[in-house]
Amino acid sequence: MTRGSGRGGSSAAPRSVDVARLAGVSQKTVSRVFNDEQYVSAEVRRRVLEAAEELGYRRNNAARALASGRTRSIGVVTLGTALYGPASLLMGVERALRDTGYALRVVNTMEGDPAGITGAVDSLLDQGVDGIVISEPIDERGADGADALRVGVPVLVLGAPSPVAAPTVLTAGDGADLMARAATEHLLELGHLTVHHLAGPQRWYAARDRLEGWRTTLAAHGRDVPPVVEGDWSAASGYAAGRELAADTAVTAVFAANDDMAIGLIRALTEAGRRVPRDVSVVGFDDVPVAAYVTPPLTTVPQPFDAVAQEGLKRLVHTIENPEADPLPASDPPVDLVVRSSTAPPPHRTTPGRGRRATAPSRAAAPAPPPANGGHPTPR
Amino acid sequence: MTRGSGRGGSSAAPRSVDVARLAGVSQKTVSRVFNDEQYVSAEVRRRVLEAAEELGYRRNNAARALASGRTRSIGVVTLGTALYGPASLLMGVERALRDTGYALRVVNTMEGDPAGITGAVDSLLDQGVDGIVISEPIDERGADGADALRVGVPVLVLGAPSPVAAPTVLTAGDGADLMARAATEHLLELGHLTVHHLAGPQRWYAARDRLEGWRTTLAAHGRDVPPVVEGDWSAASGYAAGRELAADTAVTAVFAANDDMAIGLIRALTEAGRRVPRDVSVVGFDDVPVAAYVTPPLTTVPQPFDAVAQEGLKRLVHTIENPEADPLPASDPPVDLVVRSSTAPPPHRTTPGRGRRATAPSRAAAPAPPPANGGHPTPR
DNA sequence: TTGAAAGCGCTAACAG
DNA sequence: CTGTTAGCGCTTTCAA
Repeated sequence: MTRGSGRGGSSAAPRSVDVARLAGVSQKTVSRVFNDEQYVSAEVRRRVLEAAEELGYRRNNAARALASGRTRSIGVVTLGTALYGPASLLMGVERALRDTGYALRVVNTMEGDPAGITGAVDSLLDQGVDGIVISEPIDERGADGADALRVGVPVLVLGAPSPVAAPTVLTAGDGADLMARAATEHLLELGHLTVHHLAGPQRWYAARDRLEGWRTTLAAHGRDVPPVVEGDWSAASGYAAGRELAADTAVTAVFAANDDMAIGLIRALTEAGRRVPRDVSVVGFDDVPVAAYVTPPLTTVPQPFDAVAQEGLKRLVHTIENPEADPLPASDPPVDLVVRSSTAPPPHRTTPGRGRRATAPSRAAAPAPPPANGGHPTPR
Repeated sequence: MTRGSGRGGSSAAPRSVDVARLAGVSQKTVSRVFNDEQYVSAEVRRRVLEAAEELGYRRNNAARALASGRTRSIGVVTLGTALYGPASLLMGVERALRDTGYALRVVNTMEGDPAGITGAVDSLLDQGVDGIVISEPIDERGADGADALRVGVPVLVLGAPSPVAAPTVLTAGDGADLMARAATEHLLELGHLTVHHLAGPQRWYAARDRLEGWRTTLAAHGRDVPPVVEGDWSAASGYAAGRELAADTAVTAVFAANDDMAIGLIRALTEAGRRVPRDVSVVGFDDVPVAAYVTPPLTTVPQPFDAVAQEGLKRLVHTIENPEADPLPASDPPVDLVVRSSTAPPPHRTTPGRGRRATAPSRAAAPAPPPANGGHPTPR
């Protein structure tokens, strides 16, 4: 296997020895230059770089990984969906990664996939990665049971507790309960006696967190906790839930676990003759790009995807590169709420129902809704 | 560097020799088993697999890549955005790839990034990939000029001509003009004299294709080609465009280059007192998940992301594995149109404008709009 | 059907 | 500051 088919052809990719020969130095020196090691004279460095340039040299990563034991890549496990949340998180991860010098490998885990997260992580391990990011995992068999997959590299889990066992497990982006609290409190402050919840699929931690935040907020204010309606994140499921909720005139405020469901919900309410926000207020979650432009513009809780990804990856990379050191501490992501036009004080009660403004909040008037483009500065 | 720190510790990952030893065969035989080569007796295969299982052996990919010269991974260049189109395409690529045995590496190219596509492709080349997918590239300096980057691996470009030079360049998903034609013709068939176009940013090929499809369709029907309004894909830009178009009462039909802009457009029209679809019909593009649930439910052109990705990757992998063979031929993606409630025949003209039903279509009545969930079967 | 030997191109110690 | 010497763990000849 004498490379290059005999004749001194220039077909194959140049190697560091070739560069070394041309520059008149040893191969190791070329390696030094490309690794930005010290102890290389400026003159030699220049010669090497020049030779490399001339030859069109580029380091062979496989060889590098083999020799060093580090692949310099990080794997991400995502749901195979273009849903705004997961997709935004993935983009956030990529963005955060590009400054770290690590490459990104991506594997999806489709819901209902027999192999699931475990299979996805396993395939990443097969490929060879120095760290793994698991984005928004959902429950599956053995998720936190005894047969949790054991992983030899640090793991960062976004928006959930870890479904795998690893030497170091970091988590980030698990502040959904606080955001749900903000949404719920906004509605209570408008004067609603209680708030209904259109939950996401409860196999998702993100959905459970939001539900939990809603529930505890109501409890903390001494309000009724109405039965939960569960959707599947889709506008279709929000629409279906909306038909149910529209029938119950006691419903004056709904917190939906994401914007898509909120949009479907609003459509169903509107079709049923219940006006939003006059009869029913709706708060969404995510702040999808169209949220400010649907009818009515949606009050919602923006998620700090980029911040979460950035912080999480910083900590993951730190752990990869300093295995012995203490992991960097997590910081709480900011909680935000964008008030638009889908929320308002409740209608005057014509029936003398059980409602008196028990612990009614002082600030019952709706904050002035921003113009339709509220929260979304028009680019260009 | 005698691995394993002296004592026969079991710390390091097992290698194929370890498996070979345990199974009582040569290392090469282990390699044969794991590569599914022929000429291994069933008995030996079983022993090897057992030994591997016991040791928890997994092949080292770096070594494999180094020895074979193939990385078994494919790189994708995407825009760093969670926009429905690009995100869906990325997921489609992942899905298509998982059956091929190739791993997926992802690099983003942010708009305005100085390095741009060229930089992204370059970083992929650095990482080592057997093929590259460029998803929805946008114009940039040197895009098709002389200084186009030369790439040594096959390239698949989705939804555009290639911005790089490579031994084999495949394209897929470039049928946007036909889809734009379907949208435009739908409006003409409803009886509109002409159709306005709310275009995407013209640096995107996808946007140009749609515009081209719209323009040629109008031309083919001998209609006026009104001036184009250009947006940036966002609902915000659609809203801004809508305020302009609302002022012109001659506008009775608009084809928006994506759903988000259509949604913003509809909001602006509605606010200006122009009802959709009674006064103005609007057609979107993409069929985003909420399209069926906005007000009014949006008539739009669904994009066949999965089909495009699947077909494109099949061809790319074919080329990677059969460099000498002819590339597989491309097939046209299906053209679809989902009619909902944002389109209707034009209002009766009260002013005797220049319009006579010149080549008026026979089928002027709107097809009965489907129920609100039209086009989107409710999951669960 | 199996095995032995020789690298793939680089990084990691250790000398100079 | 620079070079030498060994491998990293696999696939690829080639031989048995």
